Amino acid sequence: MLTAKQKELLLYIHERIKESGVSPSFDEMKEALDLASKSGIHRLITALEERGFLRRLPHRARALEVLKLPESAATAAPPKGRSTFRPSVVADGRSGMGIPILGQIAAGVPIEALQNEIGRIQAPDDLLGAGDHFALEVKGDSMIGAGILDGDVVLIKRTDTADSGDIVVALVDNEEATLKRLRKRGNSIALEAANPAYETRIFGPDRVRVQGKLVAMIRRYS
Amino acid sequence: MLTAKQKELLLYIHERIKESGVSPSFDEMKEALDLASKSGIHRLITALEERGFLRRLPHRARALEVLKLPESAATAAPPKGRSTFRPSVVADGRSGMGIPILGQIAAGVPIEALQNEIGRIQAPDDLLGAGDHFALEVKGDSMIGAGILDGDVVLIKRTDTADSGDIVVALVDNEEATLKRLRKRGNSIALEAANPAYETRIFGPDRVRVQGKLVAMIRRYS
DNA sequence: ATGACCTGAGACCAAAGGGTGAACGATGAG
DNA sequence: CTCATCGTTCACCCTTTGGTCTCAGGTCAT
Repeated sequence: MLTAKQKELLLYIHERIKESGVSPSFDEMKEALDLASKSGIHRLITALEERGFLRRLPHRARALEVLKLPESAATAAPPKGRSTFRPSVVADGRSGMGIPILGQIAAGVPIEALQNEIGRIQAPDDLLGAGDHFALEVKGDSMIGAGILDGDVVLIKRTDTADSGDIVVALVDNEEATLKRLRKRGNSIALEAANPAYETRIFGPDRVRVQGKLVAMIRRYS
Repeated sequence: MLTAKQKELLLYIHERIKESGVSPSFDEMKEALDLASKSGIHRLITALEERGFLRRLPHRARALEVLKLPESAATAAPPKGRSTFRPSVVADGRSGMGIPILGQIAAGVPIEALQNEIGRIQAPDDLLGAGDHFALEVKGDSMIGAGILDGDVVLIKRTDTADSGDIVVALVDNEEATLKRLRKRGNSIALEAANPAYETRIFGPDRVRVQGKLVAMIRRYS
């Protein structure tokens, strides 16, 4: 999934943001990876973004956000809080084992994120109708206008159809899963964020696959 | 995601709001960052808004709201509100019947509303800690800035104490229950909506009684 | 060796970040 | 209405940063 350099850079960025709250500039990354030119950094960043590990605002200084870390964030990186979770214990005969939280979702998160269970949430089954459901933790602020904030957990019903106006998990080009409002525009499909900072993206019908439909949202306050 | 200046300003704004409940004016921010002109502040604010850290109402005085803090709110202020979601281990059975929804709540709802149960919701008990809980349906848009919309169901833990900054159910003059963010201002108590269209109301300590504290929120999509 | 391909080096440029000062406009209280 | 407060915008300036381009050196399979 990642080359050694990409992983190194990603971990460095993550480290810097965690420590200082400020993302590094291209020049700083250049120094950190011991390069003399930032053109390489540029290529690495692009690759990381394409693979869904990073998000950035183009043409903005220090506008990087780490969306997820490589599987083995092994390098001494103290686990991100969530990793302390131990899914094992849950075996009390009752059917209420909760439904799986399959990962984080935002603009730019690849499908792989939907494979690994990162936790479970006990969802009241009166929220769930029939059908298969899963949950995702929302990363980022792209749906802020719809009252869905960073860190919220959304409950998704697995389906491959949705109506215009529904909020869905959509897979674009088999690569990138994203939570957006779906609009049908003639033959095309528009994926619309609830945040003016993000622009609506329009795709041909064959590039977008609906993976599920938002049925509920749960937020917890500390 | 942020530059150093942007972070500095964001933390300052957050600090000010947390302390006084009132967002600083452009001039005050100018002073705080040691600038001679406030147009720089304006640009920083714009950048923070674009990056999703702030929300504001244009042409309104002191109408800023901090939506999220940088990953490292390094300055000794880790409380980071509602941080990464941590699914806790599923406990034993749920208390079967769910918890009661006691009514709707908004500005202007009389206490009586808290007596009649209008429904029940099955709440995942990993959202609930110890203690007595109840639920309310939110009416109105007074907390829209905190991502709480009309029709949402909020889970409240019964308590009569709360910290400044908590979202609470407060009873004013034994008459009117309302869901607001609580601020302690010296001896007085401010109840603050997350919607600049509503103004913050300030009361003497004897006029406000905290009835509970927001612990979670559930929204269902049709 | 040859060419395709990758990566880093270095230079260059356009644009964003940020500071200043002044003028302009909207808001809200009296 | 009038006025003070406060947000908004503009022009001007310099610095920082991101994006791009070309070139030079590797690696690898043919």
